[in-house]
Amino acid sequence: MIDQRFDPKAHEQRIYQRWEEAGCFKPSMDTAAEPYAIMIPPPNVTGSLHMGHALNNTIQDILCRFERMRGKNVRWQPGMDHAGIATQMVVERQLAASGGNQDRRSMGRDAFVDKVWEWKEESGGNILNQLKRLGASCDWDNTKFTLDDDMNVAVNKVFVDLYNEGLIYRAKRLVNWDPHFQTAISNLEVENKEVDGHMWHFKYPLAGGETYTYVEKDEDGNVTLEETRDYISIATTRPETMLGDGAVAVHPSDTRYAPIVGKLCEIPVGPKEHRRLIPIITDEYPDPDFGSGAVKITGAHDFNDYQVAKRGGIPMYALMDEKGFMRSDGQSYADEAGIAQRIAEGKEDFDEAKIAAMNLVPEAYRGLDRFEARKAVIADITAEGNAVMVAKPQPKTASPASEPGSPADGDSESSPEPAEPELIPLVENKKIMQPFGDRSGVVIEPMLTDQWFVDAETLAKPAIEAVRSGKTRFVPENWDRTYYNWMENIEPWCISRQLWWGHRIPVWYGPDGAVHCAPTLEQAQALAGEGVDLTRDEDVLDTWFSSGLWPFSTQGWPEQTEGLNTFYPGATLVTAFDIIFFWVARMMMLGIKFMDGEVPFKDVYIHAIVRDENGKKMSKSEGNVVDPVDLIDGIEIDELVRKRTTGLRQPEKAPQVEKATRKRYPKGFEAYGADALRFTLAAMATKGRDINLSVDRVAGYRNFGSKLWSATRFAQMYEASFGGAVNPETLRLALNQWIIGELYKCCAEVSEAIEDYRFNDAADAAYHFVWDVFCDWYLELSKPILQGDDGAGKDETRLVLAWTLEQIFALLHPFMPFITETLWEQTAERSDFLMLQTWPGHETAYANEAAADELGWVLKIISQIRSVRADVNVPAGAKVPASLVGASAETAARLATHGDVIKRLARLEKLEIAETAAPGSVKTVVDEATVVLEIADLIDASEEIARLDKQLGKLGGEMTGLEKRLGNESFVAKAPAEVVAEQRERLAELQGTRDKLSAAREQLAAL
RNA sequence: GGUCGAUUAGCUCAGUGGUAGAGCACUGCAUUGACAUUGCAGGGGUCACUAGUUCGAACCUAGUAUCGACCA
Repeated sequence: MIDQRFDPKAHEQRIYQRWEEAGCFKPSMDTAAEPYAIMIPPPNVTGSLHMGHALNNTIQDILCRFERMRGKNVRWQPGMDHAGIATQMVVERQLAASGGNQDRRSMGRDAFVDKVWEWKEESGGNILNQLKRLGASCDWDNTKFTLDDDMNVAVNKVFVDLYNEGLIYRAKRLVNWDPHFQTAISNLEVENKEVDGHMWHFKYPLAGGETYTYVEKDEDGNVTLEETRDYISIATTRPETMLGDGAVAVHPSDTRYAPIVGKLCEIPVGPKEHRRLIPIITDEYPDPDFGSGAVKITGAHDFNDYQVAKRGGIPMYALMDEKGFMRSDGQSYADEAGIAQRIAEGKEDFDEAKIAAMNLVPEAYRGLDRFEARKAVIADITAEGNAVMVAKPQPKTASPASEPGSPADGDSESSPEPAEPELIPLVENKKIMQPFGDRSGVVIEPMLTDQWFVDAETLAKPAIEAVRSGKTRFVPENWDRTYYNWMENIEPWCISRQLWWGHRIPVWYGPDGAVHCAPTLEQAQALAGEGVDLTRDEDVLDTWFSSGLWPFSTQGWPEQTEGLNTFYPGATLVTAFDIIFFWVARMMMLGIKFMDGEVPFKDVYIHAIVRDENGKKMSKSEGNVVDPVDLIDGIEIDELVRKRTTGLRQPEKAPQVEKATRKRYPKGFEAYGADALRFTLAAMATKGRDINLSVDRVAGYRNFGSKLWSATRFAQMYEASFGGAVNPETLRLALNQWIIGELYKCCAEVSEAIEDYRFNDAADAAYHFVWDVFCDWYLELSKPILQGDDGAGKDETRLVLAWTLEQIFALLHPFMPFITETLWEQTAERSDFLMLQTWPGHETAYANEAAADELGWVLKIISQIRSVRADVNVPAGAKVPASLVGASAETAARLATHGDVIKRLARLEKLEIAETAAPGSVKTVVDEATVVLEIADLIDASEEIARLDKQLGKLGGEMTGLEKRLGNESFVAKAPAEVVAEQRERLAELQGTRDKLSAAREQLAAL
């Protein structure tokens, strides 16, 4: 006999180890079997398991276990991603924390990279063990790491091939620069956030003191302002970049500035004697309704300006170094400004390299942090009187510029007092979108640098076509819109990173700067010629470059291995929508390119994002994280509080987080086990966008496991025959025929739902069958047989009971692998594993309609009697005499078979066929017959009349609807015949019931 | 501004044109017989709003309102 209850801790890790040792996770490599491959989204080597991983991997494991049981040759490819920036950051922090004065640069590249590998071997990859705790049936023997040597072979080949085709190139482009990590990052690694910013308004004086008439008009063309100006007004959120301005642009249709287009104006900052003059140009980019309508153009520090500068041939002066400090290299400002001036006046030629070398930062600002430089520039311009001034608001009204605590505040109050006391500089407080590095959290600086790019536009074309033609399908399909949207507007992909941890770019430079791209130094040397001094490119590749090769690099490519031929293309990619761009798109592009046009996977299943039960994103910095492992193993409240209050973004919120946590989970989490967690995630995996995970749901599904466990105990108690075989065709008892029919129905539902990625429907169908059908009905109905003295019936039931349970174990196995394998193991001597059994209903099916009808009637009559008893308050324990009036021969026969169990479950003293109903009884109609409870003394006639009236009212309402519909000629004429027939039948049935109930009411009323 | 999505029971959400559903929560009853991590019974909805298409609309179409995500 199994234990009284299932203890996950006693079995989960033990069972997992047994599977692993027996090689259950390896592909069968059976050549007759259909291959089935899932590529795990390789988790970050620095990562640890969160709910998103738990959902993602539960779904993959359900699919893999399901298909494995259906006989497919399954490889679930596991591995990890080397996560360039994140990993380098972890190790750099460790170095800093270790107290030594060593940092990355003082160690040198090789030593540092060794250190990272050391860290990886010791502390990396914790997440893979956590996946095992979840039950993941990955093919661990083939575990890959994106930075392994064999992955590097694939990476180099792809790089070299793309380079030789011209699809990878080096160029000076404006890229997102992370000043903290001092590397370029892709635009996907940039998080744009709305922050409180400021907009300063400055006057750019016209060259030579020139003036013009500035006219503003309203919508109707009436002049609202007309004045003579000797300047053009510019609004900017980044005054420090003024030093690098190459022009001022206005919209071609903007009549306000038409008189001065083509003239020069002065950048009002820097030493007075070397002020730079820049042209006023037209471009479509400036929005005349925004700010003053005039935009300063700083091509090297803004993406929009970059486009304008490219169009207009405007020089792009870089102002900052790789740390985000104002440059201090180059010649004196006076010299540089002189050159810039001649360029602006068209007197001197320039090229990219010449511009790049120029440092237009005045000495006073050189070496300043960019935010310090901003303050200095504002102060200097304002002091000189070139800030646009406005009247100071009334006292008590907060000045728009004096809001305390604003970041990078213009600090107008400390500016020198303007000449007229009622005027202050115009500084608008406004929300601005600011880019932040998703890892570093610092403000990203657009920087003009030399980087390597992939021509993504060319690679995207066949990748778009593959989805359009249906070779790859998104599930739910509306995600293809997101994919198209991104792919059709794709930008060149910047793949170089100024990091040390990653695949080093396979490019060597000759002394003359000649580029030699080859997989190895030897081959590069061969290209360059013997004796030529070669220097390798310092940079490494974006991590996603190597993960983009994952579906084939993990299978041995570029070798033509058995794995590659068997498991490419994969079946399904399971992921959340947030990496459609990062990863899915790149695998599509590179897979199609390098695998002869074959897509890497047929389906892309996009699952929801797991949030907390209030719909908030789970976040360590918010203190609302539910750690999957804590749900599996349980956690004491004090420890839970400690975890949640560590690493908060606002540490002062710790007491609040603690209070909320203690209130919500006074005892922490119980050890619900992996099965409960998995089942919960599956049951909630609808095709929506979000899952709001509630710990109560996990408890609910843990109870489901307990229910199954206890049902198995019941079976053992009655000596059910585990390990037997059942031929449904030879069964005698309708009860057993019925439950097997129901089982197969459920199997079909579960299979179809999984095939269709409706994991919630699959889980619901299994849950409903096991609890509501098998436990609540079959077990109860089987009791009289198991306790009775019909030997053959008992044997048959013992066999069917055990066999059905075994099928249930199998059916639930993909969802709850541990408890089901444990039950399988402990109910009989077994030589094999449940996880390798054949999926129920896969090879055979069975249905018996007569048995289904018969048991349907039994369930109905018991339910109705119970319901009536409760309605009229018959004490739950009271045994009541009853009779059945108007029963057909079939009903009478059914009563003869099932009378005992009906009496038992409906708590009846007797149930006999009768001609007429006893007076003053309580009645309920079951099909053609009326059940009569002979309890006149227990009830009040008027209350019973009221109960019948209520039922009659309900029936009447429904009948009126049906009659109205059937009376509608166009309904009868146009609706499908079967719908019409169905409604007619339903009406006839209701009429029969109503007639019997009214008769019962008449009889009572007559008393 | 663009794109996508949501609005159904107290809560969280299923439901692709034909009798409005689940889980949780709630109410009443039941405790030595597999299971209280339980059983039995029950209450609870103008399917956001408006107009249309249709014999018939939670579902299709158009619009309105509110909320959200992503992108610019």
